[in-house]
Order: sequence, then structure tokens, then C-alpha cells
Amino acid sequence: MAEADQIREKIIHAARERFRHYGYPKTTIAELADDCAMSPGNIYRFFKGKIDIAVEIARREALSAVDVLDKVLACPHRGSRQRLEEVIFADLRYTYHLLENQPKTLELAQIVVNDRPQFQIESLRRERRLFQRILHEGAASGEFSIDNVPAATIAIHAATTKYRYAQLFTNQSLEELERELAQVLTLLMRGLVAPVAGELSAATVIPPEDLSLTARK
Amino acid sequence: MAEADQIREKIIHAARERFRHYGYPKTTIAELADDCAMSPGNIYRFFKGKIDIAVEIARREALSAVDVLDKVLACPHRGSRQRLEEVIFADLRYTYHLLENQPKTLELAQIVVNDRPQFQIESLRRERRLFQRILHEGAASGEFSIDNVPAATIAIHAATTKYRYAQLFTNQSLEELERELAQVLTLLMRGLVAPVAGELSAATVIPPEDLSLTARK
DNA sequence: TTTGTGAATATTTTATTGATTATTCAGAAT
DNA sequence: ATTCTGAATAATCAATAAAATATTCACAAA
Repeated sequence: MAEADQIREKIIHAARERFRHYGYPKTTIAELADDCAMSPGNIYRFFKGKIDIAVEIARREALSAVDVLDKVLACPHRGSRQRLEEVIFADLRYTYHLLENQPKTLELAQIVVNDRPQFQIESLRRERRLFQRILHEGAASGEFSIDNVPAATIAIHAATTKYRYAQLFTNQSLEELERELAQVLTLLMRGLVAPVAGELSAATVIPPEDLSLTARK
Repeated sequence: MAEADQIREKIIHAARERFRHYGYPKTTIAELADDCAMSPGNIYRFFKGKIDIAVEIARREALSAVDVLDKVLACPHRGSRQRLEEVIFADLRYTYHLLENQPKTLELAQIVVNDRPQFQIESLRRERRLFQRILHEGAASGEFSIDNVPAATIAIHAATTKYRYAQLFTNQSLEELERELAQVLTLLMRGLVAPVAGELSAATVIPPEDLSLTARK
């Protein structure tokens, strides 16, 4: 019944606000019930436990992050290499700004992953699928020279690990990270791009940041 | 005076044993003093505080880790590419086994880095210097085609981040990580290796593990 | 029959206190 | 003078008690 779904959404909405503002641990079920004008017990008709509310919110957050990258793919482009590079830069910037502006989102993700390790695995898999689409496309068009697309996808994804939630690894500035990533991509792209008359493929240029994709609030 | 140095070493030795066995937090200054047949107060004539003993031990551990990689460089080799690959594989294996066999070592490192962020920065820098030597060598011999050695070093190092203390990022098996790393290196090497008659450089082969370098005890 | 309540219970978090440990330092030993 | 001690003090940790919170469930309302 759609009625039940609406109530569920109401709970999720209330929880998202409180988690964002006060964090998961400081948010009580009683408060959520209050926000939704219902009793604490009733929450449990819609979610098995408090953590499950967090899981649902994190799941949506992860999906919307992939959506942001997907939008980058929708932009006009000149080739697969450019698409791939722009997605990876967008990933760096999106996750960087997220940690800067919404530290509670990281906290939530860590709590969820701690309880449900599978969550992280699936999030990474979704992201890789996006990468793989681009590689597949580039291989089909002949722009990339790849004999094993899934393996190459995993390699590209692994080699750019540092540029997802970069603040977890380093305290470099975004600008520094961008310059570094450009260097990494220059090397990786020489491994992907089909050679043209024995010439080296060009160095990666840092693409301009599309501020319309930035997570604010 | 060499006398003082000897006492200092005695303290370090006692601390290393206890840290390894019981961990840093469960080791008391009184116990160290006992081990060294001296009073607690006297420890402070040799170290500013308890944490400084840990810093010194971690510093030596980090130096000896680079030494292990250095030994790999001393082995006979057929080229810069092979040297670089073997060092990176050795890094993966060494840090992987370290976390498997000596979890207290990681705990110690985390405690030290938490108090002295500079410690991590310097450890990474030392490792990069090693990489840079190989790249420089390869560029000089013409095997590599690199226009900016320091930048390429940073890129290679960053792209292999996941393969240093890999268990911090994933629960993949060592074998899985090795296969994945080979893929990453295949791509990166195509970015480094000077093209020969327009041909693609070969895929990376996983080098055999040199068990004499493994951290045991 | 479905939706919801709210008091009862189980679990977790927080505060308090006592015990342990790190660090200092006045002075003893060399 | 230099090295070292060990009791005094400051800081931290562990155990416990108290409070808050998550979860359940018998029952009521729709």
C-alpha cells in the first residue's frame, strides 16, 4: 500500500535531517517518532531497527553519488578518454566536497559499513560498472586498445583509490590532488589508448570543475 | 657518551618486546623500568615521554621496511621495469604479511601517526625516494620515456596506494591483490616504457615471492 | 484485520568514582 | 658534576552505577 510507503518516507526524511544535523548516535528513535507524530513502537513496523534506517539513507546517498557521475556521462564529449577522465575527476571532487561540507555523511557511512560490510562492496561495484561502460564503449570504438575490459576496469578503479574520499588518506589540498591525479591518468591512459603511429598519447589536462554537480547544503 | 646510548638501547629493546607482545597501551613505564633494572623516573632521562619510545621504535621499523625493499634492488635484474615491479610487489607482500603476522605493529604505527602526523609523511617520502631512484635510472638508460621524473614517481606511488597495507582497504586475498596489481602495473608501465616500433609493452607478470624477505617472528 | 500505542524490558551510553599509570622533582648515590 | 631513585602529583584508565535509549509486545483504536 502506498500509504505505508509515505509513512516510511516520512521517517526517512526526519532521520536524514537529524542524522545530518546531530549525527546518528545522538539521534534517538523517540525523537524520530516525535518528528513523525507517532509512537516509538510504530517506527519498528517500518524498519527492523535503527541501523536499518541508516542503511536505507546511506544506500540512497550512494546511489545519488553514482547518479552525479552518470550526469557527467550525459554531457557532450569528444571521446571515451575524456569521459573516463571527467568521471574520475568528478569522483575526486564530489567525495572531497562531501567530506568538507557534510562530515556527518562520512560518519554515517562508516557506521553502516561497520555493521554491513557488504554495503561498501556493492557501492564500489556500482561505481566500477560505470567505469566499465566507458571502457567498453572506448574499446568498441577503437579508441582504447584493451584485451580484457573487466580486468582493465578493476585496474583503473584500483589505481584511483586514493582519489575517492581523499581526505581519509592525506591532507593534501584539492588542487594538489587534482594535479597528482592528472599525472596518474596520463600514465594510465597511455596504457589504454590505442597507439597512433607509434606516438605517445598526450598528457591529461585537468578538466574544469562543474559546480552544478557539487554537493552543497 | 656511549654509555648512555647503551642504556637507551636497552630501554628500546625492552619496549619493543613488550609492545609486540602486549601492545603499547598495556605496557607500563614501571614494567620497562623493571625490565631494565632501573627506576621509572630514570626512563625520562632517555625519553621525553612514553610516546617517544614508540616513535623511535616505529621509526626504526619504517627504516627497516625500506631496507627490505632496498634489498630487492640489490638482486640481479634485467631492467628498470622489472626492478620497479618487483619493488612494488615486495611492498604489497611485506606490508600484507606484516599485518597478518604482527598486528601490534600496525597498532603501534597508528598510535604514533595519530600523535605525529609528520611521521607518516616522512615514511611515504622515504619510499618515494626509492621509487624515484629506479625511475631516474630507467630514464637515463632510455628504457623509460619520462619527461618529469619526480612527477611520474608521485603518480606511480599514488596509483599503488591500495597495495600498501592492503588489508586497511579491502579483505581480498593476497593472491587476488597480486593479480590486480599486475593489471595496474601493466597499464602504468605502458605509460612509462619507451615505445619500441609502435608496439605495446607486454603485460606485467607476477614475480615469485622471495620468502627470505618476509617478516616473521 | 490493519494500524498504532506506550509501558515493560533489554541494551547501550554516560557519569562517577576508585585504581592505575605517566610524569616530575627533590634529593641520594656515585 | 652526573646518574639515578622513589615518593609526590597529575593524568589516564577501568569498574561500576545511573541514566538514557532501543526494542518488544500486550493491548487499544480504526
